[in-house]
Amino acid sequence: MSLKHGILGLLSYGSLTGYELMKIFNDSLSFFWSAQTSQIYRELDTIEKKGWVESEEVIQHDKPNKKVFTITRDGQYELTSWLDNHAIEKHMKYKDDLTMRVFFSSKGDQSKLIEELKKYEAMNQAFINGIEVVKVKYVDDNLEDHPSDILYWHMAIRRGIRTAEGNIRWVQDCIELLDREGEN
Amino acid sequence: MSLKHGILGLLSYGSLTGYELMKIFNDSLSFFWSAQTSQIYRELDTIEKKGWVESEEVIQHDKPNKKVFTITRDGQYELTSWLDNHAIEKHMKYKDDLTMRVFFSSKGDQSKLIEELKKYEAMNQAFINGIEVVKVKYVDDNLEDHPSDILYWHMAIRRGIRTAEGNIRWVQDCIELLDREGEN
DNA sequence: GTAGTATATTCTACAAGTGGAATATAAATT
DNA sequence: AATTTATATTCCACTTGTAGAATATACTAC
Repeated sequence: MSLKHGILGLLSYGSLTGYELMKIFNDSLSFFWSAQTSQIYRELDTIEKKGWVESEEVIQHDKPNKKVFTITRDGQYELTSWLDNHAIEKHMKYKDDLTMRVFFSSKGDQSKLIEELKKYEAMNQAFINGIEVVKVKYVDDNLEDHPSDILYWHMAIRRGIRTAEGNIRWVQDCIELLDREGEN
Repeated sequence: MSLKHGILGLLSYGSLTGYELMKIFNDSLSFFWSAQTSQIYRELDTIEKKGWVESEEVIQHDKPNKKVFTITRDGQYELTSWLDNHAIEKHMKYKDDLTMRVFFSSKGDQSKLIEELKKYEAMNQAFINGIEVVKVKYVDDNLEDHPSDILYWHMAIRRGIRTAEGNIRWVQDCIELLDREGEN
């Protein structure tokens, strides 16, 4: 149910087209969510039928025409009730196919696993470095315009960093375990 | 594509019924995967059609009859090729609706968020404590029977711990950020 | 005896997401 | 003039997962 509410969240700052929403998700918010173009348009369709958003066609002359979506009062209500009645328990039954892969790795090639783990570590490090760019883009650029949002944007970015740090520490644990195994 | 390969992974240790697979996922492996009963049976059906497993009906007199699934040579090949050609890049585009929720939290109730974050912290701590039970059950009980698996089971459990630690540190970061905000 | 529990499988409806192709307009580049 | 790029939307086939009900057998506990 999250993409719907992500769309509502973005529209709560102002009206947007499907194309703009797609850009924001895939360019800027991809550190916690991304979506296929087709799915964004599909969800817009669904939430318009639910009455959470309204659309208006805008004729353009320099570009193809577009359909601008605006959040309704019902949509605003839905967004806040999603935010406030979000059962945290749901986040505990998590799925992770990297753990799955590792769990069954005795059936696979150990050297390939090690290679992938090291790549994973590097990618998580790159993510931490890269998220500073997001931080600047979202937080520092909007200090005046969005004073009440900055705090939460910081928290979101922080989560990305702590998760990546955890991933890196885990890879280091794995390398250590593998080395200790190699000694025997 | 992970449940299919999780099933193959379990069947690589020995033949099992859908019911037994369901039990293992939801009782023991739930720290990285769980599934509805209906989905396990559906996936078994799918992979049987693919030729990765074979089934045999077993008549029982003390219990209802059952269908025992056995991994085939094709299934074994599929499992190892899944393990060895697992593009780690896929794990970087992750989705996290808790981050989504936090990102848009200026539209919600801050006190409810704080409450949920503290519950989340406690649940992650409980997870870390609880996973020691899993460790004993899987690792220590199987030291002789599965010497080559122990290492990977350790790594899987370690990932759960590092992730949970990251979550806890993140909550602490959030509380700190919220406190600092409250001072102004 | 009957209610509950464990075992065992099947079914249906739905929601959410992937992946990619198709279509279209208009500006910019070569 | 032709191609590429950016903008903008739609469609289709498919996979994965959620949620819960329905069905059935047989042992156990009251």
